[in-house]
Amino acid sequence: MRLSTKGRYGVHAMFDLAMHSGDAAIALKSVAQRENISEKYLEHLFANLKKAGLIHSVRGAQGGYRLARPPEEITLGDIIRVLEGPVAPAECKAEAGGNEDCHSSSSCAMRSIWCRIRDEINSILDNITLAEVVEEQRKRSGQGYMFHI
Amino acid sequence: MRLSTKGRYGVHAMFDLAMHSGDAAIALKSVAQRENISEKYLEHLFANLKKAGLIHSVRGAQGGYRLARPPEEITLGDIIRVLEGPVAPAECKAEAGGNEDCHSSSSCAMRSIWCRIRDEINSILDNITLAEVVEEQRKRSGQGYMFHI
DNA sequence: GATAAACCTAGCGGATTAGCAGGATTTTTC
DNA sequence: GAAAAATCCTGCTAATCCGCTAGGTTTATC
Repeated sequence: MRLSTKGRYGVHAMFDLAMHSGDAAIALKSVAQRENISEKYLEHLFANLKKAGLIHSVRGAQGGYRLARPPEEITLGDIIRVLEGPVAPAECKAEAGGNEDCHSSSSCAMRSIWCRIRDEINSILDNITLAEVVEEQRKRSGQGYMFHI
Repeated sequence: MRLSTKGRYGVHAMFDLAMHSGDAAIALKSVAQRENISEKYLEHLFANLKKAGLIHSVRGAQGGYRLARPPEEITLGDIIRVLEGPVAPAECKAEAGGNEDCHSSSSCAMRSIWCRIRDEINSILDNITLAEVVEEQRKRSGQGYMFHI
């Protein structure tokens, strides 16, 4: 029940784009350096984030990446679901049709429980936007205890 | 961000023990059959659950397993943490000491965010007991729509 | 045209997952 | 006491995923 580095790196990278957003596009290289992520690995993640429409890219020299939407409209849930697949503790097959065969005697009760858990976790992740994280970070560095907790 | 079968099977098996608890110990074999889990695989899971003190075992013929505590006192969080390891989206290293080196520029703000998420997810899982699931299941089968949603 | 960047495809070592095999041990039952 | 029923234990394996690297192609800027 833990994120792989995909989700973690992805969120950090998106946060980095949000922090450094301005006129110019931001090179993958600089994100990778600041966030201490393998450049080549980050390429793959950005490819997926782009395909999912969360970021835009600019090719060629002086090119780079940009958030596709303002940070207020991008949640951690958006990012994590793209990079890690659907956030669900177990398959909530019930959604699809309804009358599927329950192989295990407990699956009926459990199914609704798993769905409940899934919804609650998604709701947590969907209620944290990049903007919030940026604000949190600005607050911290403003108060002078960046790099410490 | 999904459970492996370990956690899922584990919860189902524990639920099964809760459902069928009585005087006699419950054989692994019957749990495996009812919940449609490989017997040999379930052995491993039960070994861990036993080591963690969530179940007791009775050896020999007519032996089997029993919950170590009443279903009201066993949460899904208990089970999942035993079988899947700590539930945390990312390492919350901040807990340990404090002044560790932040390798990435965003880790400070993110660290507290990850911890917040971790705590909320754990709280979800710790607020669902086996007793609740059993009650849910009884309600369902009582109302005659077992095997359907 | 040189350079800087995104883009693309492929592979690879290691870890984890899900499960199987085969026995050893303990207890009950006949 | 023998057989059976169960837990316990150790090790193996095929498949998959993870994190990362490699090496090139395309597109834009200077």
